[in-house]
Amino acid sequence: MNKNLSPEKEKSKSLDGSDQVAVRKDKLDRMREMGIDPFRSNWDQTHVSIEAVSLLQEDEELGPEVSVAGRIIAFRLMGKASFIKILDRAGKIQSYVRKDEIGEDEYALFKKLDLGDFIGIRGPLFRTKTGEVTIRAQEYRLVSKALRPLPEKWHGLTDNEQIYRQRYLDLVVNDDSRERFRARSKIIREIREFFWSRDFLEVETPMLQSVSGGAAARPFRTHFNALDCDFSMRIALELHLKRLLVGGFDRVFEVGRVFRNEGLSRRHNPEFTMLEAYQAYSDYRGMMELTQSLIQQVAQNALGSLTLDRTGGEPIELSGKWREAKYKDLIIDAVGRDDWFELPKVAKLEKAKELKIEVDPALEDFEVTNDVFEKVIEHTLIQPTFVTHIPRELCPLAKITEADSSTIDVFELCINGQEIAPAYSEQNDPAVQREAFMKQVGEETQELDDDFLTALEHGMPPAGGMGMGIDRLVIFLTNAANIRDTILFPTLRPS
RNA sequence: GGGUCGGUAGCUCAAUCGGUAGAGCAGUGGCCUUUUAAGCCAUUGGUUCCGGGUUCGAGUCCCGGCCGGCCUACCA
Repeated sequence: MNKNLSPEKEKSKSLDGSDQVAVRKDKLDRMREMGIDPFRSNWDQTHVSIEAVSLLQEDEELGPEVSVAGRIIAFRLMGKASFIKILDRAGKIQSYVRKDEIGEDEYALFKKLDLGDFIGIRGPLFRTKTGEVTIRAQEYRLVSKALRPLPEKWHGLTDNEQIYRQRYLDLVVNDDSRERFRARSKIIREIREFFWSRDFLEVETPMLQSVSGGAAARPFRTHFNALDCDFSMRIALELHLKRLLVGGFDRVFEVGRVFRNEGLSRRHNPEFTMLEAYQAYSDYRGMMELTQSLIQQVAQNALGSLTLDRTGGEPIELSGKWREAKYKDLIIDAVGRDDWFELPKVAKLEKAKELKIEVDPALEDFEVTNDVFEKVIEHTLIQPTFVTHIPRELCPLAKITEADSSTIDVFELCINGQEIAPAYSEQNDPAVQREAFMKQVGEETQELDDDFLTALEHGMPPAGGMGMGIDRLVIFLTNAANIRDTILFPTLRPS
């Protein structure tokens, strides 16, 4: 609002209806003059919307009295009677409000309500002539005033920026968004149920770490004043969960936020939710069974289906036994050469150019191959696929395959053309682990976590471990277009 | 970071070659006691993202900036 306007001018402006906020504030002022302050009101509910609607059987015309509360999202005023629709946490319910039933004065006030206001309503249920279960209001009360208008009712809110910055508006007016976040919550709940049912212990490990390891990503750095030392936000859960294996908690999992100081994209948010689980006396084969069962159970219980619609493509089929494919076979198939792994780097770069993918010539040999995997193969793996026998250089935390020392006992589960969950037979030989770490510290952003190596020296049971990007899981389970549609408050540049 | 497209009323969108910035919803006033995007009549509302420039004249063209979408890069 323009602060330079004189009070008189502001008042006259408020009366013309052009400034909706001023009109609503004026309504609030008038109510207060009459001794009503909606911000000090409350309301006892007996039901939520959907519950109330379900009380009336198909063939019934009249039902019991209910009391509900919520936000007005539709207002159809017809002289001496009105229909309104209110939204609560469960859904929507309609109410029919008549002047001759609530009284003349109350009805006059009722007509001054605005879309977005919170009200409580009490009255018996009935069925309208079009069949909609509706509350016949005996009493209503404004319990909180909305001073700003809601976005338009029909198109909802479509402006991405506003959807992300003012998520509350998106949730009020966009049904699909509300449903997607409900689904996300249910998915995470089902993940927990799954692990609890298998006797895993849910734990919490530090987000603030002096050394952030377990992945090769740049961390966010911060400073802890009391100790006058630098800390990093965690980039993975792995190294602390393994310390717990050392400590004897031999089935643990954590669902938590990790932070990576990297770029933003349709599939990357700097803070995202990771699941990691470690099971002693298991290995990557055990993790394969666990991961498949987990996703199938979560999909079945949270969504009620194992077949997932996908915009612009074939549906994803989660039932049955999932495909397994060796990394090397996928590469050889993609490049069309059996001798790919024997080729010198120059020849590999040449072939990459033929495949029309950009590869930095400074990369190591195995990185060139991995570029082929990520740029040519990964996006084609729509149906669940466990990619196995991955080159050892790509992961320093896994055990080397016994029969082939060039690969590790690992799988990468790909679904919907993205990597969803890697899992390993975890490396528990402290000497081999230290060597692998040292090699990475030399060339990557990996930091050496000495305390973790000390823990390993105390002995870690053999174990299988699995990590899963929950946001990416939610993307394909809910058929979302963008990781930001699965995170309530995604990271944006400050406005 | 690079490329590209966009930012117009509270919301969703128009605006021809550079020529008075409009509509629907919402709001305001009125009619209407079973509506379903309720309907009918009347009506208010604009720093066209910001700052420069070209021009008689800029929402429109040019330059710079801000914010965002998509692609791309970085990213186990």
